[in-house]
Amino acid sequence: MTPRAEQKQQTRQALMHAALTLMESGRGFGSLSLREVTRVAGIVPTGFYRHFADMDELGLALVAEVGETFRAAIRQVRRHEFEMRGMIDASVRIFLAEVAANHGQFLFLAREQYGGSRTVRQAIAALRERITSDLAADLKLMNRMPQLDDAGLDVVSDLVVKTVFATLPELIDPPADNLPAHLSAEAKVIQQLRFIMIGGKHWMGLGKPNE
Amino acid sequence: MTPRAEQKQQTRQALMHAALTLMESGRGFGSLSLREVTRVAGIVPTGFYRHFADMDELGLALVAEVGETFRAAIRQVRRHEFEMRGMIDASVRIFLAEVAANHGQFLFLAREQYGGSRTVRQAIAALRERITSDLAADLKLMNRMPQLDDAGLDVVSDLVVKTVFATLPELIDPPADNLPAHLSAEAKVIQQLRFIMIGGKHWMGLGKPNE
DNA sequence: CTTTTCAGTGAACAACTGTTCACAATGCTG
DNA sequence: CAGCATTGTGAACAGTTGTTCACTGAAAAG
Repeated sequence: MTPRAEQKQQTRQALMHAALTLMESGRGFGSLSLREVTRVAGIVPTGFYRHFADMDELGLALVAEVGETFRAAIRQVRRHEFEMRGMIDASVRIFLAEVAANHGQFLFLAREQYGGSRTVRQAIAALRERITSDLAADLKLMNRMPQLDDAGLDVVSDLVVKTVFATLPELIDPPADNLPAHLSAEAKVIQQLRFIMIGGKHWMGLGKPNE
Repeated sequence: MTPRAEQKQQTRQALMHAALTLMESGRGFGSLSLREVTRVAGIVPTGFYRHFADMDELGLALVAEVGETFRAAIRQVRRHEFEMRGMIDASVRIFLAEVAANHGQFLFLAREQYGGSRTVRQAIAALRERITSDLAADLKLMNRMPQLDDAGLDVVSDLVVKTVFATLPELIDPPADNLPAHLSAEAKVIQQLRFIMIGGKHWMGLGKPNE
């Protein structure tokens, strides 16, 4: 890449990073101002328009970025999945390491999945849907829930992904205080995913199953 | 109540309602300006301070309000629970009716549970914790998951509440288009809660259960 | 070497923001 | 009825916002 374009992408990254930095202190992306972002990024307000037409467009770029990171993490999880089959434990640990390594990105994802502007929210929803259907395909391949048809697998996958996304905030924010009374967020989500998997495995069919 | 105080609470409600109205179009609470809110509420900006010191304080009032509504809905669900035992179906339907009847409040809850200012977020977290421990106590009373100790019941309850909270956005926003291909959000969450309950019932104890 | 392209600049704008203060009006209390 | 309390008003403030425009300087293209 020419030194020119390289420099450009560098300040583009600076803008994205600046937004994430500003969110670190608890703010929502929607409340960030264009000028703040450029101030933190170290350029003049007008320079912003050389990269994005809009704060919303910056938001979309951030979704794309965290989407890449997310799917890379999943790919890594899946590699281990085929070696040692079905260890939720290990999968969660690998995933959480990836989250920790990209704290800002996942903070954005957690914070904006329902709070962002309509555009950003829809982009995140699309990302989530891709992840869900990938997981459904994976579950089908592994054939660990034989009683479930494709629709059932979709529902389970949706529940798993929903759980992971909804757990992100606990994993990212320091959980208030170190109350040793409760489980760590990691141990808790592991057990919760196990509940779901067991539920899927013991599903009895379409009629009111077993209550 | 004296006509004076009654009038005051009326404009106070107008302010809260105005905030919810503004959020209806997709905005986050954190991006609302004090002046906007007073404009919609029909009072002059300075009048705001007669009711709240701060936009944050308005946010806390909204959390308190939706908290009341939420717990009232749960109480209603619980009444039916004791008549016809364990019908997830009916419970969800009752709850969803309550959500629909208080659309704005639950939109606020869904949108701000992770996106709001630190203060608002913490208030919502506290609300969620109360609901979770109530549910855990209820599950213990019903004794439908005998293999689970108290800690286990806490984890299941947390998962149920997490699922409900994470499903709120789907229930509130019109789900994009009327794709008849997928299940309705209502049917889906019913099935998901069933997975969780089945998982809880078939839990095998502490050691790696059954995988 | 000359010309063109373009990321970043700096001044300027109208609009909006949160907060202050003195003031009006009306319900409440003695 | 007189005096106090308090909800809502209107003008004013300093500060910030998004966006425009003409510009500079250096890399890219000829």
